[in-house]
Amino acid sequence: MKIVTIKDIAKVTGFSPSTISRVIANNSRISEETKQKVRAVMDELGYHPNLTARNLVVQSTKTIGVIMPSSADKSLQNPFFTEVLRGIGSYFHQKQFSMLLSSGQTEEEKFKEIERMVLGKYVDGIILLYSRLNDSVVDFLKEKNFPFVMVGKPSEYKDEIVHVDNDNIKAGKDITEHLLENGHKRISFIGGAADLVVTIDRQKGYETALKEAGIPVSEEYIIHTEFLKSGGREAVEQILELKVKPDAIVVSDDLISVGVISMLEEYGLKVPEHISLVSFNNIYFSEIIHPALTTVDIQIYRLGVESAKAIIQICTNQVLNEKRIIIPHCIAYRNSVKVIK
Amino acid sequence: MKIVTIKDIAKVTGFSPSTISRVIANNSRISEETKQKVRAVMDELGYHPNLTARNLVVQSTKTIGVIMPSSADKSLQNPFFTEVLRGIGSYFHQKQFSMLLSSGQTEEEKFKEIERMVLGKYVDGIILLYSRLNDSVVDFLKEKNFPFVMVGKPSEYKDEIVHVDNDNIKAGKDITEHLLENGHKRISFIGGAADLVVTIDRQKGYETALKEAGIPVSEEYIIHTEFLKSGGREAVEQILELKVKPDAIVVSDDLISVGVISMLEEYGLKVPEHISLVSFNNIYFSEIIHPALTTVDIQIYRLGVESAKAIIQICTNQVLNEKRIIIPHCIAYRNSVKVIK
DNA sequence: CTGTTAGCGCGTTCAA
DNA sequence: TTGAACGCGCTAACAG
Repeated sequence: MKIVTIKDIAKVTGFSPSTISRVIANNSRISEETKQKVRAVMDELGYHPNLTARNLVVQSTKTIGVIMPSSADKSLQNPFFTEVLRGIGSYFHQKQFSMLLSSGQTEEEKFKEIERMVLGKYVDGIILLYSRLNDSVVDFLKEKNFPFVMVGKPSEYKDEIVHVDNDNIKAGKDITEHLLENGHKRISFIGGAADLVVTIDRQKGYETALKEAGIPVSEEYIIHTEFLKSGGREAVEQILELKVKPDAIVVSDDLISVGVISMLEEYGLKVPEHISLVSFNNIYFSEIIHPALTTVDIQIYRLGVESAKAIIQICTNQVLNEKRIIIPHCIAYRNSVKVIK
Repeated sequence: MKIVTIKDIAKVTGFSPSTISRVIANNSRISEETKQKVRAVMDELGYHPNLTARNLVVQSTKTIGVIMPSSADKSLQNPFFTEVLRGIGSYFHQKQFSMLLSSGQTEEEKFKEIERMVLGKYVDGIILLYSRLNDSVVDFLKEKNFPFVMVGKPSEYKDEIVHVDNDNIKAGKDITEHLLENGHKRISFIGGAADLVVTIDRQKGYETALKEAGIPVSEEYIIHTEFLKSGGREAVEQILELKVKPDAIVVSDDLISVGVISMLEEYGLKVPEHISLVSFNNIYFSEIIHPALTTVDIQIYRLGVESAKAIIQICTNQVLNEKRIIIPHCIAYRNSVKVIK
């Protein structure tokens, strides 16, 4: 299959390559007549611009690297990611941008890969889909002064790094207060990985709500677990060993909730009859499992859209009003909370 | 930030650009001594090869377009996708390949995008993460003779299209037989989108198992639904309206199972006490929900790895022994099946 | 409105 | 073992 280039079109039409190029760009200084002619020949010969060649000369790829947690991380299974990806994709598509997905299994592999993308100028910008404590990737990007935005709150340099986030502290407070308002007094917190900023913030909100309600925050009531089944088990077992058992739990992520609920059931505790439970994210699952989860809807899709919008703005040198873009949350009230009067 | 190119290194070291290029390629005809020198200067100046420039000259990008269902499709929420992506990524990483993710919301957008990737020579190959009936994308790729592999079984041209698949007919048969062996006689089938080849195959297996057991296949017992909640509801309602209610259900996808189980519970039917249920995929969830699902483990991760391996083989002109690559399945026995003696 | 010229940064002949 | 020259396919100055 012969490759059709701009030159071929030039030859056939009798115009110069630059004219052809202008037709492609739909340059206004080209007469409609020539445009017609040129386009006809393009169709005929099946011409299509070579993106790589164009990228080389314009020094831009219109491609953004989208970085997920390293794939060894269990949290990758979280439907959260496909949902942000959907959001990002929808905006990218309309702006004709592409997403290059990271694939590293370990932190180190991921780092190498990002280095390759960035230093090799294979992407114009980066979207980080998570925020961790002491992330070398962030340091690297900052040092290189490379355009990037983060979904979630940076652990450092909050007013230098553009990020799209929920007010997770507020969200944690809101959902805990919902429990309080429904008469719950002994509220436990089960969080995911403790080095995730999002976990920290939600926990902070939980603590704030308790304090404001005059309820002391007890260390025993706060548990950290992984996304693994055994983790869910341990968390539940820890709770069951408490002298005074909680009447409600705030879980930092819907996915963990699923495990926790099923563990509780195994120990004969039903949600919400015996114990109430709320969590965060409002992934598709939280609505279809039994009981349907009362959870904070953080609008994952919008997080994706806005981060896409932000990175494209940065890459196209538009002004960005704010470093911190907050997506509002709301509570999806469902059936995992019992009303204690 | 000044861009460091091969020429800069050439200037500083006193060698010619072509020598530098050879050092990068680690060409054996360059003396170790010069290599050392050149590399030292590269480090010093912070040189990194420009991937776009390289891609242009070698006429290859070492990136593969990975195509998901259009993002309007609810099935995208299925953790299946992140899991294949993990598999693909792990192999790509080790071969230094990149993944370009599709983002189209509608079928048409997706088609346009693929056209752009392919015609614009922005990718060396394509992996299709689904298989539908009458897919124009497949026709396009076939017609252009563009390298691609499919995860799942093609609806047409089975022995022309390279694809990585499970033996879903066998899987459907196996899991149905498991039900049969446990004493179930009235077995219903709930399938996802009816134009997905995978649904069709699993149903075929279900029917085969029934026939071989001498049980007539009843149209009433076969229901198709979407991934939506309402769909799950309708499916369950249809089942409950049956004069003779089934004692077990084969569901074509774990994600649908979740909805079905929760609907059943809403109607007072517990799994497996009142009705047994089995399904397919063995996503992370199926293990942590209650009851833990007895499901066909199709090894999603491996599907990803093998499809990655295949597309890279094709793109690097290696010989591929088989068009059809089958990933073996096995049954993960858990707690959603009751034994009727 | 259109053509000429010059690169973008790199790999690869061919010659030395 | 190294260098000069060319070209990948395209855009963008500068001319006219």
